[in-house]
Amino acid sequence: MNAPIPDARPASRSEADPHDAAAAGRYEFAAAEPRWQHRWAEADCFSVPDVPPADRPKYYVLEMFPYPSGQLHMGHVRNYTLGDVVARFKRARGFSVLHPMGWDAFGLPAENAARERGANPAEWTLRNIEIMRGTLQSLGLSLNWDREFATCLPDYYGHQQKLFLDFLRAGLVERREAFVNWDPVDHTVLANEQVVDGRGWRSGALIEKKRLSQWFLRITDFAPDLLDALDELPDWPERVRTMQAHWIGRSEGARVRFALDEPAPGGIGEVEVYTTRPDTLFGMSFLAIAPEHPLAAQVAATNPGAAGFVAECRRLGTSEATIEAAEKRGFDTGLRVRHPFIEGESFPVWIANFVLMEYGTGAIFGCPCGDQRDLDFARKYDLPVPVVVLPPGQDEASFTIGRTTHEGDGTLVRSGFLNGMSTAEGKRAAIRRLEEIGAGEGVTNWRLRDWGISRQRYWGCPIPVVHCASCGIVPVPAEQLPVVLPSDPDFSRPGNALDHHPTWKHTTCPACGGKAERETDTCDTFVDSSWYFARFTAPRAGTPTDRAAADGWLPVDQYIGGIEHAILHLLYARFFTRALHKTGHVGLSEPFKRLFTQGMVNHESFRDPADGSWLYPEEVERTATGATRRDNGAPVTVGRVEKMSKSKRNTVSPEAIIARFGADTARWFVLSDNPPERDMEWTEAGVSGAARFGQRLFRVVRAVAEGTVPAGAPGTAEGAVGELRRATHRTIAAVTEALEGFSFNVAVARLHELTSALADAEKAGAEKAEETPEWDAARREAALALCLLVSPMMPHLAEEMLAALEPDGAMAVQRSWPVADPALLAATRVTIAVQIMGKLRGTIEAEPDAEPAAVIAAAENEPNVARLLEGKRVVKRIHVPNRIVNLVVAG
RNA sequence: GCCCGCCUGGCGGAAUGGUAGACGCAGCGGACUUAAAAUCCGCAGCCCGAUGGCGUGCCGGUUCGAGUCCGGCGGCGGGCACCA
Repeated sequence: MNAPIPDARPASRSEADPHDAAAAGRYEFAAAEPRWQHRWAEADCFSVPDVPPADRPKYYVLEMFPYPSGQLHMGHVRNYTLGDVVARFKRARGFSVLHPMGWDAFGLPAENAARERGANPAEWTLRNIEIMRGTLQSLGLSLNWDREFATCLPDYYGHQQKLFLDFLRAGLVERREAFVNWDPVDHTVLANEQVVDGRGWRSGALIEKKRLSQWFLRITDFAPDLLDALDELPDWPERVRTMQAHWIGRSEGARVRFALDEPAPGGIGEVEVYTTRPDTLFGMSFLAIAPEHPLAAQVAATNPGAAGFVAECRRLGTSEATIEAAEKRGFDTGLRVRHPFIEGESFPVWIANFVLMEYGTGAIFGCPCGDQRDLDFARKYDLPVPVVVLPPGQDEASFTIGRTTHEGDGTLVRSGFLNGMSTAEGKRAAIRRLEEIGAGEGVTNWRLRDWGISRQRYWGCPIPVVHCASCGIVPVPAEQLPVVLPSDPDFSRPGNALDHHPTWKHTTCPACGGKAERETDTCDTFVDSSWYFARFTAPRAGTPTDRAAADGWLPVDQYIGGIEHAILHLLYARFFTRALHKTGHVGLSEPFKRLFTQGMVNHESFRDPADGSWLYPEEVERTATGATRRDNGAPVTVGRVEKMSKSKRNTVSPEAIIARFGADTARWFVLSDNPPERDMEWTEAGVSGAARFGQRLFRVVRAVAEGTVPAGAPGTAEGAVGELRRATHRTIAAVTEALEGFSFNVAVARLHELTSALADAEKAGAEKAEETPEWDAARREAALALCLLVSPMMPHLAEEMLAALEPDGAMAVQRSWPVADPALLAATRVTIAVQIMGKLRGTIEAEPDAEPAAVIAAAENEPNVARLLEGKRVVKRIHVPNRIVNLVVAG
C-alpha cells in the first residue's frame, strides 16, 4: 500500500504564527480544530452500523490504507484529504457513508528496523501506528475510527489464514517451484529492491537465482474473467484498465514443436515454442531457449561454456526489468532443430538471456523479420535475416531489412504455401498445417502468471500448514487458528527469523500426531491488502467477513490511491474478491466500483555546492536570485522538483505544517494546487496562500454574521441583490459539479470567486447604505452557501463560520448540501464571439437563445467585422447558439 | 528493453471541437500606516506604432473552427510480478 518514505527526520518544532495573538478577530485554528474534532466525536458523526441502514443509500469511500512507517507524509495527506472530501460531500448529499481506516502493517521496513536498530518488529510497528494515528486525527478526517485494525495482529491475519485454508480446499492454492533472488553470503532471499546492480544491498555479494518450493494462488484460473470484466468498470481510469489488460496479456498464437536433429544429452528430443506469429515460420533464423529451460540445464551439464553463460544469466536476478534492459546475449549450444515446414533444413539452438522462462514455453523461434529483438540478436551474432513479410507498398525484389524491422502486418513472401497471404490469413493457414502434420496447434496464451505468495521472512502472516514426514503437507485445522507469530524473533543473523526461531516451528502433525514442522514462509503483504476492504465492513466479526455487512456495504463506491498500484494491488484485490466469492465469503466479484488514482507530491530539492550534500528546506533561505544557507549564507544549488524522499532531504513534515498553519490550510492547499490525478509540487508560497484565503473567507463571512438579522427569505432576483444571488447559486451548481468530477481545484476557484463577490457586495452595501432586508438576506444566503460548500474541504473553518452565522444552528457535518435554484442559474446576457475564417474579429452581446438570424445580422454589423467584410462575399455562416458566429468568406 | 501516462504565461493551472490563459501563486503600480506586517484597489501571454501578428513540447493531418480528434517525433514520469 502507500509506500513509506523512510524518513526518520524529526518533525520541526511547532511554529505558532506570531501574528495570531496580536491581531484580534482572526480565525484561531489552533483552538478551533481540536474543539470541532471533539464535537464531531461527541456527536458520533462518522459511525455507521455494520449493516447499512435501509432509510438512505449507502456509500463506501476508501483510501488505500497506509504502511505505518512512523511518519505521515504529504502523499498521505493528499490521499486522505481527497477521500475525506468525498466522504463529507456524500454524507451531506444524504448517503450513509462508510469511511474506515486501518494499517497495512506487515512488511520489510519493520524487519529492516529490527536488523539496523535492534527493534522488535511488532513493537516498532505498533508504536508507529500510535504516532501516525495521532497525525491523521489532527487532519480532521471524518473516519469511522471504531473500525480500525492492523493487519499484523492475529485478529486480522488469523482470519486471513482461514481464507488460505478455504482457498486451498477450493483448489485455488498450489505448491510449486519458483526462482528467488538469493544472497549467497547472507544466505537470505532478497526482494528486488534489495538487489542493487546485481548485488545484495547489505552483503554486496553477487546474487543468484535460486529455485525454491513455494505457495501460489491460482490467479490464472480467473485470467479470462479478470480481462473481460474490465469492460464492466467504466468508472475506472481508462489507462488503469489498459495497463491491466496488457498485464493479463491474452494472445492468440501457436505452440510449435521442433524436433532436434539428434537427441540432446538427457534424452530431450524436441523443443516446444510459443509464437504469436506462426505466419512468419518460414522466416526462422534460429531457436532460442531461456537460461532456465530444462534443455539449457542439460546442455550446461556437459558443456562448460553453456554452464558459464547460464550462471551469468542467473546473476541478473529475477527482475524482468533488469533482464529485459540487459544487453541481448546468447550462447550457441551446437544443437540443431528441424523445421516443420522446410524439408531438410535445420536451425541452431541458442540459449538467450532475453527469453523468459515464465512466458509461453520458455523458448522461441527467432524470426528477425517479424521481431525487433530477434533482429538485434541476429545482427549481433551474424545470423541470417530472411525477409518473409513485405510491408504494404514495398517491392519484393528491392525490399531489405537494416537495423529496424517491420513488426506490423504485410504480405507473406518466400514462405512456401503461405506466399501471397496476408498476416492474418498466414496465421490461420500455418496453424492449420501444423495441426495436420502434428507439429503444433493453435493456442490462447496469457502473460499473467500465478501469484507466488511465499516470502521467506518473519514479519508476515504465517502460512497455516504443517510439514509432516509421513503425511506430507497438512493444513492446520481451522479450530487451531490463528497460527501466531512468536513475539521474540532474533535478527542477529541473516535469513528468515521465523525459520531460525528455536521452538516455534516444532509442532505435531494434525493428521497423525507425530513430530512435524510448521511452514516458515509467510504471506506476501499484497495478500493482506487484497481483502481489507471487506474486513472493514465487519471488523470484529468472528469469521473473515460477515455476509450481511459485506453484501450491504460492498462494493467500495469510491476507491482512492496512488497510480503506482494500477496493476499489482488492484489486480490482486480483484482476483481475491473472486476467490472470496467462490468460497462464500462475499457475494460479488468486483470490489471497487469507482477508482481514482492520485499523483505524487513533489518538492524542490537543495544541495550544498561545496560538498554536494542535500539540504533540508528549513536549512535554506530563498533569495531573489536563488538560495543560500540559513546558517552561513553560502550559496545553495536549487535542484530539480522531485518526489519527496529521505535521500534527497526534500520532505516536508505534515506535523510541522499542521502545527504552523492548521489542518484546513494543509487540506485546502493539496486540493487547490492542481488536478488531483497529476503530480503536485509542495510550495511554501502555496501553503501561505491557502492560509490567507482561509482568513479572508472567515472575515467576509463574519462581517455578514455581525450584520442585522434578516427579516425574511431572499425573494428578489433583481438588481445587485439578483447579481449576488445568481453568483451564489451558480457557485452551488459549479462546486457540486466539480466535487462530483474530482475537479477540486476548480471547486476552489469557484469558491474564491464567490468569496470575492460577497466581499464586493459587503463594500457596495456599506457605501450605498443598502441595508434592505433583501440585500441582507442575499448576503446571508451567500455566506451560508460558502460555509457549506467549503465544509468538505476545510471542515473546521466551516463549522466556526457557521456557528458565527447561526449560533443556534446545527453543525455543518449534520446539514444537507445546498441546492441551486434553477431559476437563478440562467444568464441574463450572453457574449457571442464573432470569427471570420475561424479568427476572432469581435464580440457582440445578445439575449440568451436569441433568434439565429438576428444574431448573425448583429455579428455582420459589428464595426470591426463589417470593416473586414467589405468587398468580400460571405459564403457560409456558422452559428453556435450563445457561443459563436463564424463567417466563411470567398474572394 | 516492454507496457501506460503527462506536456498550456515567470509558476500551479482553467477551457461540452466554439472568445486560450478562469482562479490562484509570484511580480509590478497605488491606497492605508511614523514604519513594517496584514489588508484593500489596479496592471499583467509574447511581439508590434497599430483595430495587426504570433502563441497550448515539436512536425504533419482532419475540420468553417483544434489545447481538445488522428499520425509521427521529443522530453518527463509510473509500472515491470519479493518496496508498498
